[in-house]
Parts: sequence; C-alpha cells; structure tokens
Amino acid sequence: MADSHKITISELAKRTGVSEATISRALNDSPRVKQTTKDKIQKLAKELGYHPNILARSMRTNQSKTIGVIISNIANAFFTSVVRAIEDEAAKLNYRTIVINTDENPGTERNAIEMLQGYMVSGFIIASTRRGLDYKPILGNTPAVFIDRMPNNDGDYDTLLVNNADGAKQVVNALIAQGATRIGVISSSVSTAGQERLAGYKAALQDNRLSLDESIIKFSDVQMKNVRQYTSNLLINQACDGLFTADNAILLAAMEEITARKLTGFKLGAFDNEPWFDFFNTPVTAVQQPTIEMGTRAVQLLTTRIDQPEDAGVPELLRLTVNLVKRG
Amino acid sequence: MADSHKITISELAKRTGVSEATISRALNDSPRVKQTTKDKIQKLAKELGYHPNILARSMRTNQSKTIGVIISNIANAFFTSVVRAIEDEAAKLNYRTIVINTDENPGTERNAIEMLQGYMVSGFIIASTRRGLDYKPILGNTPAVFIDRMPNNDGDYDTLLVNNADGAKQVVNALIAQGATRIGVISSSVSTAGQERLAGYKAALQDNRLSLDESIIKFSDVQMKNVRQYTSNLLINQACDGLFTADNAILLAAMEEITARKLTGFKLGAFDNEPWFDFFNTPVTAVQQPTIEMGTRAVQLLTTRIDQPEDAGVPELLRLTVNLVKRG
DNA sequence: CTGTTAGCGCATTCAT
DNA sequence: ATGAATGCGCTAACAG
Repeated sequence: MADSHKITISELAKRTGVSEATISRALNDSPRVKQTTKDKIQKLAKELGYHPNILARSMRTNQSKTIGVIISNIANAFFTSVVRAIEDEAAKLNYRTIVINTDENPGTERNAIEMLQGYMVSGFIIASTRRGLDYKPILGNTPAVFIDRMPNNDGDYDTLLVNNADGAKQVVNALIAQGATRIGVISSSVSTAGQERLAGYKAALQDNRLSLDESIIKFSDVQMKNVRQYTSNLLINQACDGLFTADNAILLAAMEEITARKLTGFKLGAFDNEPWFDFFNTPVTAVQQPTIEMGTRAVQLLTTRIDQPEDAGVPELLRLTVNLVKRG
Repeated sequence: MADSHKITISELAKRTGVSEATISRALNDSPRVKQTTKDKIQKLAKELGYHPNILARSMRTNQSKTIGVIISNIANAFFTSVVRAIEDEAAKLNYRTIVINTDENPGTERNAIEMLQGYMVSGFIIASTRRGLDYKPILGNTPAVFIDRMPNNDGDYDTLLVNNADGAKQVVNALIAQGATRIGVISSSVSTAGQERLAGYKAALQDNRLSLDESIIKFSDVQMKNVRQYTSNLLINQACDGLFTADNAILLAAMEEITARKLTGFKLGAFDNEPWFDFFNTPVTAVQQPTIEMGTRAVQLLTTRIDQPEDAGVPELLRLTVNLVKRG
C-alpha cells in the first residue's frame, strides 16, 4: 500500500510538465539540459524514490551492463575468492554480475550460457568445464574471458591462467627439499590445469633426478569419491614419503583420510592455499593463486572488450604467477 | 559474424508466416494453438537456437522470476553455503538469483535493494546488516524472507533463524564438560545472532553454577581487527581455560593468534562448523548450522509468497535446530 | 535547450 | 485456432 504508484519517467514527466525525453536526459546528467531543469528533476526523483528500470534500459540500449559469470565449482574456495574479486571490480566499473555454478556439469554450462544470453549480458567470464566445446557458435559476438582453464578456443578469447606447471614444480621442489624422495600425486582429470600441474610435478622430479613412477600418479574423479582411497594407497601401500594434491578439493578429501587414519611420516604439498591451512595438524606446503588479481583482471579485460572493442587488440593468453607458502 | 540475425519471435513469425502472437503461444505451450502448428514452431525455434529475451518477458509480465539475495558477508563460509543452497533450490523452481554482498555495510545494503528493484526482482532473501532499518517502505509490496538475523520488521516478513541461544549453550556446556571453568567469549556486536548466542553462553554458565565475569566477554568489530588481541588477553592475561567464539570469522581470527603464539591449555568452542575444522591442531567443538535447510526453506517460503500469496498466511518466525560437533 | 516519435522483444487483450 | 493491436519503461534519432 505504500507505493501505490510506481515512479517511472513518465510519472516524473507528468508531475513536472516536461517531456519524458528531458526527464531521461536530466536523470542521466546529459549536458543537453539546462542546469536548473536538471536540478529540479533530480531533486524530485530523489524525493519520490525514483529508480530506473534496468530491464527497460537494457532493452533499449541493447546492453545490460551485466557480466555473466560461469563457474565450474563454487564450493572450491579458489573460485569463491575469484568470484568475489570479480564482483568487486565489476561493481567498481558499474557492472552487475550474475553468477551461475555448473558443478562441473557440461550440460548445465551450455544451458547457463544460453540462459544468460536471454538476460542480454554484455559479456561472459567462464571457468570452462568442457575441454572439447567450441564456444564460438554459442557465444556469437558476445565478448568472453576464460579463466583458470584453457578453452578449446584459445586464440579466440582472452584467457587468464596461472603458471600451473611452474607452481606445481615449486611445491614438489619444496617437498624434496624437506626430504621427500617418493612423492605420490593426485591430480584432476577434468581441467587443463590438472594436466599442467602434473607436468610441473614431473619436471621437478626430473630436475632432482628422481625417477618417475607412473603407479603413484592418480587422478581424482569429479566428486572426489576416490581420493581417500588413493591417499591411503599412496601413503601406506606405495610407501610414499610425500604427497602432492593438485587442487583445493583434492587436498581436503586427502586430509580426511590422513586425519581419520592418523597418517604421518610424509610431506604434504598442494596447489591452492587458504589462510586456515596454517591451522592444520599436518603442515601443507602450498602455492597461493592470485585469485584477486585473476578476478580483477578478468573484469578489466572483459569490460575493455565491451566498451572499447577497438582498443582491445587480439585475444591474449595471460599467465599469472603463484606464490609458494612453505609449511612444515 | 555467426549470428548475423538475432532470433526473436518476430523473426520466427516471418519465417513461418504465422503471427507473433501464435509464435508466443506456441513457445509457451499454450493450449490455444493447434498441436501441429506448435510442433512446427517449436522445432524451428530449436533449430534456429531461439532463446527468449528474459528482459522483455519480465517487463511485459511485470515479474522477472528472479530472486535478489542480499548477504552481509559472503566471505563467511556459513553464508557461502546458504547462498549455494538458495541457488540450487531457486534453479529447481525455475527462478534465477542475483546475489549482492554488502560487506556489513548498511549503505551498500540499501543501494543493493534499490538496484535490485530496478531489475524487477520477484522477491528478496536478506541477511540484514542493519538492526534499526525499517524495510517496509523500501521493499513496498515486494515479498521478502529474512535469514540468520532478525530484522526490525519481524512480524512483517517471514524470518528464518537458527536457535542461537540453544546452540551456544550446547557448545559452552560441552566446554564445561571437557573441564573448562573460566570461559572467555568473543561475540559479534553487529548481528542479532551475536546477542542471542551470548545469552546462550550466559545460560550455560548459570546452569553449571559458574559465575559470570563481564570482563571476559568481548565483542569483535566488523573487520575482526581486535579479535587477535582479545584472544591473547583472554587466554593469557585473564587466564581463561576456555574460549567460545560466536561465529566463523571470529574463530578464524582467534585461531591466527592461537597458532602464532602457540597457545594451549584451553578448550575451544565455536558457532558455525566446517568440515575442515577436523584438521585443526587445536580441536574445536562447534555447532553446525543447517545451511542447506536454511537456504532451501528460504526459497520455498519466498516463492510461495510470490506465486500463491493467498496460501502463504501470516509471516512466520522459524527457528531451525543446530547440531553439536564435539572435538577434543 | 526541449519535444515528438519510434521501437527494443515479448505477452496479452480483443477481435475474428 | 489465429491475428492485430497495445504497452511494459526507457533512450535515441530527429526536429525545432
């Protein structure tokens, strides 16, 4: 019963006696309106609690100032942090975000993109869950930036990754420096990042003249169902004195097994770092990904492509650096 | 260059020779269209990759099938989990969500609500950050459900809380059972939840005939700047043999101090639980909030109010139960 | 500096 | 069973 009458531009026009066009211009602070008129209109708008209908504006201008963010697994603290940075930077640049979580489900990803097209999103930021997908026909002319994982269409889109191989190598080197000589690894099969991290693991072994044993290289499934079993297998049966987990989700699943079975006598390494790793009973040496930078840069790259397409140049592949955090 | 021509209803009308109205009806599976016509149109729409413009539809129908979610601190794992549940349930009921994080900033909260009004959201789910605010005039007739924190307008809106006092009491009782006799507490001053949890703490002391010492009751600031100092103060200067932290953020800040100064010889309790608390070197007894249930129920309450306002009845205040997880 | 006109894409009367 | 016409709220030509 409060707002019996919704405040629109035409409502303001009626009340002030000027045309809708003038109201619109005044509200958008156009220089083509006399200052006194502007003042009067803006004052009234504030009094009446006018707020623009973003949907109508988006339709009219054919751009919604909204970024569609498609994330493969929001439960992963890494993505949570990236999304947070995306939202902050987007807000700063006067963009809104709509975040969709795909749970690593390729079908969901495609649906999400198409649904967001219906929202007339100005662009996408995507942590891709399907390696093989050709995004060009789906995205059409809509700008997009890919993060964390390389899409098939590298070359068509700006892509923002970290130096996965180097980071993994740093971790494994640290484990070796801590005395480990037989280091098991549980990597991820779903993302390109997992493959690169595995390559870094191998490089570290080679640099340290440790032999490569394929039987202590494991791959987690999407739901992490097999990680606990692999952990015991590596640390007990395979007698590993080191374990490298290739992402956050894998580490936590492995820690469950380590804690439950009170496994000790090995060095633990991980990709992805969280402040609360400091509190773990089993020390974990990890690389911290630049999540804030990744989210911030992604938005900047995207909005540049949206707002100044001519300035954007050819799509780039950027590699951000990671930081080693030694523990134990 | 791919989709040189965007597929709209009028485009489909041209290609099929029928009117836009028929296309619209067919696409919405109206019974007022011949089946064969429907089939033909739906098939073509699929072929051409037609997707409805949600903005146009929302404007026309005056409802966007979108839920505005306003969260006071998304970095808190508790809220992350609730939001996740909200998104899942909303998707199931064919609603979209737009999530805005206010960082406990009251000004941001108000802006967020007004901005989302511009998106014509069908309703709000709000973790309020301002105790004193009267939401009625801002929200108007838009349905809303409040979660985690009691708004001033209880009675006007469905509200979904946990049994804070009881949960805190359970934790403190457990600490006492573990042998603690002088339990310091760091609570939150911003939310109503913090006050209720403090009441639960006091109740537990009373039940166990422990005296209440106001000098070991502290309140965190919003940025948790003072928590580390309080932690040392309580555990060292005040010689507490127990510490109760009233939420996730407070616990983590306290753990920083505990870890840095290697503080031992006390029992730790907390509101909010995370799976990885299992891995901490200092065991923490905590209550797990029903985050999934809270998110799910919030969406159900809200969508009921949106879709069947007559069935919704008077606004309810619901208290969900929490589960104690003993450690140490 | 301001007004008039038109249309974004869609769903919905009211016709037929 | 289908079509014609209208308008949601806004901005962008085009006048003047």
